[in-house]
Amino acid sequence: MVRNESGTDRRSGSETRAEIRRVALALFTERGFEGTSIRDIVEAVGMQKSSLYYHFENKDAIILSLLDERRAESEKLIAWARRQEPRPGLLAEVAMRWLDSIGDDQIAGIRFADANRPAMRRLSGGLAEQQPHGLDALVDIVLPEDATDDQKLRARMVFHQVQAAIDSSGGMNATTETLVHAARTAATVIADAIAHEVQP
Amino acid sequence: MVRNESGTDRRSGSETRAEIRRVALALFTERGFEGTSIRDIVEAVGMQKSSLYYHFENKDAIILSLLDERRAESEKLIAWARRQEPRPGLLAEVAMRWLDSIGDDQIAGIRFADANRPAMRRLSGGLAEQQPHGLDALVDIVLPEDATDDQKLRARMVFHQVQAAIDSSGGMNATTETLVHAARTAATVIADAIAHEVQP
DNA sequence: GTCTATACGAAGATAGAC
DNA sequence: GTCTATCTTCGTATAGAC
Repeated sequence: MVRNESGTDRRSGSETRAEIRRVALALFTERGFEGTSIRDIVEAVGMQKSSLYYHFENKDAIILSLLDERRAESEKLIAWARRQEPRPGLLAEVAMRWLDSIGDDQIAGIRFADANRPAMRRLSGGLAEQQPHGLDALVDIVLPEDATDDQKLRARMVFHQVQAAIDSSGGMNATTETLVHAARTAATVIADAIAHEVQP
Repeated sequence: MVRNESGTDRRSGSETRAEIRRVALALFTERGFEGTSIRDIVEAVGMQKSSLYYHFENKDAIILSLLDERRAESEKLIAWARRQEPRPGLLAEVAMRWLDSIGDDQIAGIRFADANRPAMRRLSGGLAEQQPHGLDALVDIVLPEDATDDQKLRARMVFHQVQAAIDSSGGMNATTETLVHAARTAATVIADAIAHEVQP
């Protein structure tokens, strides 16, 4: 379900690269990276295989370009969090700030990452297993030094509630707003529970 | 990381099928279904490609056999829930019962499903998009008729907290106990929040 | 039940014309 | 930038001997 079977619509200049990325994102989300062939992509875009190789060096380069975009987004939030001074309730604050920034594109990005765990792992280098969002790094910034591993784990889980909402919404066709709202509610109670433990 | 490169160890009778399933589960979890070739599996098991086809009709049959096992497990809990009469706090009760039943094998199963969303979707038939665990069906049994969609969604999320814990645990090498404990804490606060809304 | 050998299509990728 | 043609490797799957 990605539209465009014939090479009908004209693309201006380097729009093509963006179009390939859009189509690839949709297909990778639906069928997975390994389940999607270059052929699948170019058919949906309306071009020949070899034309795609003019825009991307190889298949990995496509998914890497998608990953970079996601990394850039989460780094903004991490930078903001670093500028804050430690304070109670900062975890919830950061989480709410993040949830406020989520629109359709972010949901699409999360769905994409969610459907491609093995590929993400492989491309992240596998060094230290790496972070699902990059957002997991937030926890070490936002939580007191003496937080337990259990608390750190639950704090990370706060940022996985959107994923949980998406995964839970099968056969419900929920809007972005619905998903974010449910995630916000869940994230809040989890974060609050941690906050109460840290300083009772 | 799956051991056994040579056909060293002997397998007795239909143990072989079980061994193939074990290896396939590990590889599908690590590299994904489409990212794992029959070759990969038989090399790890220590046999020839054609031998595998004696035990399984084709590649899909392997993953289907893995899925069936998981379905069987969740159906037990669903059956139990159906026998309960509606009562406040039943959601939390069912969730705790489920969490109590989780051991290493269940974690492995959840990891497997988590790493293979697109394949799961494809094999589930795509009819009504289907359930991530099958456990999502529990919500309609356990929640009052007049629950809102938002509440239903959050109730489903209760059963996705183990996944959230697993996804959050990157680079932390957490034990099953650690994961389940964190999931239990999160699941509890989410379920309690719903319970308080339903009858305040 | 497991092996060797092989068919055959699909997939990633490149060469070179336009 | 996009095309046609082509190369090569890999992947699923089958045939048939032991």
